[in-house]
Amino acid sequence: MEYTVKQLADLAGVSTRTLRYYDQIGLLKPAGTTEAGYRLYGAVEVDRLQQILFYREMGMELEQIREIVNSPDFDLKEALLSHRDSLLRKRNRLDQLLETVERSLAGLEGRIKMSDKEKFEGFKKQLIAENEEKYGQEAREKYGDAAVDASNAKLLGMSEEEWKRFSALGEEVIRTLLEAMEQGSPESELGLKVGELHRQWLGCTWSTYSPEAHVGLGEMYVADERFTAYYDQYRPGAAEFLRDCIKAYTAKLRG
Amino acid sequence: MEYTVKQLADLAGVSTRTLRYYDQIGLLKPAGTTEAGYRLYGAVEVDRLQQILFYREMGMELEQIREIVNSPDFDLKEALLSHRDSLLRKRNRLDQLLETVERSLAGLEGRIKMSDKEKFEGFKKQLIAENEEKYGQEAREKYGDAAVDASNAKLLGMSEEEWKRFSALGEEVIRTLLEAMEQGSPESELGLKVGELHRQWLGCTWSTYSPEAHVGLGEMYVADERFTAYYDQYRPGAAEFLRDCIKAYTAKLRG
DNA sequence: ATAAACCTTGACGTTGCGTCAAGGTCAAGG
DNA sequence: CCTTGACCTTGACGCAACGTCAAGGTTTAT
Repeated sequence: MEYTVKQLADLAGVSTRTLRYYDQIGLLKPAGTTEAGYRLYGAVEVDRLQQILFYREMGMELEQIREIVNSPDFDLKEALLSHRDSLLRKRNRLDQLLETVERSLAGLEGRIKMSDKEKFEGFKKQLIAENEEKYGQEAREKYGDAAVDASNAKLLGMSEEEWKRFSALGEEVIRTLLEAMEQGSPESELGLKVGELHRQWLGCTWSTYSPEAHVGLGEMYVADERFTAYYDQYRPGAAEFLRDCIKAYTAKLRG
Repeated sequence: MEYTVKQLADLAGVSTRTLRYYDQIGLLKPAGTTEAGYRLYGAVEVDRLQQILFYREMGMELEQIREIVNSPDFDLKEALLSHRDSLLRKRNRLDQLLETVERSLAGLEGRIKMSDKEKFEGFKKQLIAENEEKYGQEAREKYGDAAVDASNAKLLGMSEEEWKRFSALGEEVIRTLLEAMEQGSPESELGLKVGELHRQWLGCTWSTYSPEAHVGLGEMYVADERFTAYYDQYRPGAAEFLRDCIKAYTAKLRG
């Protein structure tokens, strides 16, 4: 049961270059060679290659694969856990990149569609659909169908002017929030302004306002990781700070 | 407003090497140089660098970034969309890898739990639960409740010793199967051994054995894609080969 | 004047191979 | 016996985006 490079390569579904490379880096050496220097692989090497490819399929680096297959009592579990961590980190990074892309894409869409009546309408509908998909279930449970529908209706009913105001307010909330975080506490002048701006922003889509609902939303910013992630992307702790601003603001409102 | 490499690098938060590299590949050339050959960057270059870094933050390749920043009327939207696609594909791939890792981790956990009495019991129950979920319905239809329950009971009643024998036999079936596939036909010496091993393995959980039921199970390995996928992961065609081994073995049994 | 800080170009290393290039080996066919 | 074609060898470059010396020139501060 001996194989030449090509035979083993075909058997395992890799290229001969790969096998020569594995030989070169000492990951998989042939059992021996012919007089002419041809590599010859045996059953042991076939098994070892299977193992190697198994770990390679999980995206592991060859260096680590070597450590695993070289020592049979290697702590495989820890290696797998650490590898999973590395994969998770990579995916998180990709998620971040995706969000950045989405946002600039949205900005682009926004600017383009703003100047285009029809597409502008479609955009609003899309936003609502996305909102529904993300938060619809929970929001409806928490605030009731009527409130959610009213919010959607208000969004749909927005004119381009109102839409601009809505977006501008949203951006101003963020800007002021960041400024307030740098300069002081949620109870400061700026902190209260954040709360006020946020209320105005809400006013664009909420049909009725109540301090209680406002505070509840603030709590959700901290409790729900999707919201937290959204605000914290601007600065860690931003969601929490915003919640505190809202608390301070509503406390003042109620005297 | 002129900057040397280091000044611009510090300003933008990149390394001087990066700037020299961008110069080298023609992505960002300095406005001019001093007599001594020092690079000098102006306001235009600062802006351009900002742009470059913006797209770089989304994980774009420099080549594509160049295309974008070089022509102001470049179809940015399409570029972003295509980039988003590429990111999504990468993330999907990561998800796949993660699933593979999770699965082998789960397998590992399984083996570890073997050495722990309590968890060992839990594991058996879990296995039964999984079996029930996957095949329970069909198995009960085909073989009757009594047979299935008996099999489950036998599994639950296994001692650690018996369990080890069960697993070891299972592995041996696979090993022998792969060997047989390499060397010959299901009717060969090895092929028959596969059938025999498989019967022994079945004996661990089946209360009674009949060649007919054995063959029926073999057919199911080919007909049911879940079984097929399980065996074919070791090598394409393994499920079919196993079925043929079983056929050959039972044929011999019956004379 | 001299050291510290900064600049230059050049070149190698990183990961996992793909892809020539130049040349040796082996089995089959004319 | 010679050729052809398939296979084998080692060696080396290329890929992406820089990090990291190395060897040497320039500027600035002391």
